[in-house]
Amino acid sequence: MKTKRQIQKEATRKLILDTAYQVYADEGFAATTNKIAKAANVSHGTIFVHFPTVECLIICLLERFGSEINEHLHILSEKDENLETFLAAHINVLIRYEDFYKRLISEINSLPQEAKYVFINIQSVVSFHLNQVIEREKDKIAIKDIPMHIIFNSWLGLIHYYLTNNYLFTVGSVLTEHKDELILNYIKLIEK
Amino acid sequence: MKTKRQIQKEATRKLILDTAYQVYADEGFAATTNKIAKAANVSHGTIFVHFPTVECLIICLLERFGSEINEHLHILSEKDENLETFLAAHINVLIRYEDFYKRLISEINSLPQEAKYVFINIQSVVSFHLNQVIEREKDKIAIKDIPMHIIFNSWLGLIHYYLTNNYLFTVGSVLTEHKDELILNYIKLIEK
DNA sequence: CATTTCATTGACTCCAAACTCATTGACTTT
DNA sequence: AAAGTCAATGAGTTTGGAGTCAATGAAATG
Repeated sequence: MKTKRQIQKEATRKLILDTAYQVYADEGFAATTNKIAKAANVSHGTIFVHFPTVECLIICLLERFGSEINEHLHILSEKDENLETFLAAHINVLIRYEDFYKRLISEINSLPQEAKYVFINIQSVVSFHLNQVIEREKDKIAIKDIPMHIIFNSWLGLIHYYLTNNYLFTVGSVLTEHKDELILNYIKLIEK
Repeated sequence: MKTKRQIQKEATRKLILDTAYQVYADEGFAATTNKIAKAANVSHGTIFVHFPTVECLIICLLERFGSEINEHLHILSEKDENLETFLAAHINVLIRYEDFYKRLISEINSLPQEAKYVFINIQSVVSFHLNQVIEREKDKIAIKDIPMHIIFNSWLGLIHYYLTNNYLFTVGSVLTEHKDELILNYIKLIEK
């Protein structure tokens, strides 16, 4: 059985991670530990009781984020979705984490190497599932004779372009606003 | 006529800008004024003689970069290129500035607002020229019935995706390596 | 040639962020 | 209930970068 102390400690750790997630989503990964501590209503030193360095905090956060996305997409691939509903589901997952994801793709290159690995994993999972769905749909939709990686990279490229250039298009959630347009036109692009 | 002093001052200013360009290309915009000063073989204070703040230095740098890209593309649009040669020319311009451009698209969201405006301008120019070329080619190539902005955003999305995820694909210049593949498949995508 | 101007210098200040650690007091153990 | 443990605290230390400014000497001026 867990002691009060253990429960408390785990709760604090979770609180710090949850708060860091929100603060980073709002301000980007340049946000300071000070901000996080204040937002979590925890003293500055407490952060370093739970994470030896900020870098560790960030990596831990990304790993947690990766698992969450993983779970969502895994559930998705169980049902036999068609291409359109799969793309919609993918966008819906991203909408759920939109602010954070936006920061992530925008700042991934200034994060530590380990963070990049976590990020590559996330993308691999999506790629794998898209691959499966398209394979399944081949007899229903005629898809152009283009390498799978280009198919995948144009999809993610398009989505990421809209996300990183958010400010060009809208003030709210780009994905919510352009979801249907993106899916529709992307399918048109890859169809024969 | 210019005095020795004026010439010297302008030369130093240019030296700082050129060096900053290289340092930022190598290390990203988080690189310090200290690094730039050392690389330019100039004292730290000199930078602030020419630019009141780092922010000003960066914006000046981007404006210069914008004009250069502008020039390249303008020359391009004079001749009547076809779609394939236009895309190739666009990639060639980007290859010329690849390291810097990569940093730019990757870190644009952490740069000051003014920098974003400069960046939007650069993209608008490319968009405009692509538009023209496609308009001209409409009777030669059958292009899908898709809004122009999606056509444009998929192109830039694809290119930017390859650039920001550089590390996934290659150690050298992604664009040099994937140029032909990207152009070929992109045209396949937008063709009927 | 004497005087003035001014581009350059680099040591200095200021500031903000990451990280430390002695102290506290609630919880656990005996 | 006394002794021991440890999560949390927050003031303090360290580090490093942006920006300042009095001093310097080469160039311009008269």
